[in-house]
Amino acid sequence: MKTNTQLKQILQSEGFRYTPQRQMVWNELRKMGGHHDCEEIYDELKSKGTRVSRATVYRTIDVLARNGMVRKLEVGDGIARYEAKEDEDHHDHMICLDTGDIIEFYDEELERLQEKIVEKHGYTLVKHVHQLFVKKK
Amino acid sequence: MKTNTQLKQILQSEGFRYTPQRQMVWNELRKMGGHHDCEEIYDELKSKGTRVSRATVYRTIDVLARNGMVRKLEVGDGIARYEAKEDEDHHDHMICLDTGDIIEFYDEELERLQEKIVEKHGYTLVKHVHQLFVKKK
DNA sequence: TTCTTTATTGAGAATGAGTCTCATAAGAGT
DNA sequence: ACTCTTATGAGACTCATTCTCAATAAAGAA
Repeated sequence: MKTNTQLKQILQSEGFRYTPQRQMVWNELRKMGGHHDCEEIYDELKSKGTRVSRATVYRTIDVLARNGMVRKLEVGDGIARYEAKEDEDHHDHMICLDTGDIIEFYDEELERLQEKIVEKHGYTLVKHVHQLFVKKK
Repeated sequence: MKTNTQLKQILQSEGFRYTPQRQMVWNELRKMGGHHDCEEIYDELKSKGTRVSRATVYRTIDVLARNGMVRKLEVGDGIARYEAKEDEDHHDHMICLDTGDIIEFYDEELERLQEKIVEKHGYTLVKHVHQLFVKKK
């Protein structure tokens, strides 16, 4: 689990400042768990009487995403969702078209296969987006 | 290759009308080839002096996508791109972060593996989004 | 601690892809 | 050609996200 001290180190090592707003957004997203959009994070913080602006939530989430603290998830409805990357638990997502549920999955073989395909084309894999849209059986 | 007659059949079988605007958008996207956003399609048609509105391009692309004539591609920059689905040539995309190039790929094993993973979780695969973001070696 | 420099914040305006409205036009069946 | 209904055009509108800019506050220096 990433501590606030780690947040501080990561931010400062990249020349960013360690501000209360950034701590709040980061901790809130971690506390909420799962996948949330900026509006949800903003509302949650607001409901707790926290003094933070919408713009700052968007900006902070962006900073966190750029530094690998947070992962961006676009499901196709025009609203970006984010999840805190606690440890190195890489996974992809299954989105249930019936319920909207987001299920995480990971498959070693799949990961290897992707690397192989990219290499075959003469490239290096930087990141990937893999979403399986499913329905209950 | 899908003919205009096929476009007519597909549209009408779903209760949609076979209009000149729909033909134009469909043929333009096919002629352009590759992946394009609605604005590009609109501009292209406009530059040829065609009388079509922006709204109609968006509406038509949506109708075509709903009927499997066109495939939507979201690369994460907030602009939806589309490609004509000529035949049954399913493929996924590699996006080069250096050049912005979009390369198509297909891997049989990958397809099977996805099905397997979904089944394992008790779901049925409806569709998937699989994008590999790469850099030149 | 105080000073300086410079990034960050808040509030609201601005942006822009995509959608909606509604009066008019035009497919398609009869 | 007639009728019913869907499609279109033009522009207004949405709404997530970004930008502006004056005020604020990190963080290092003195």
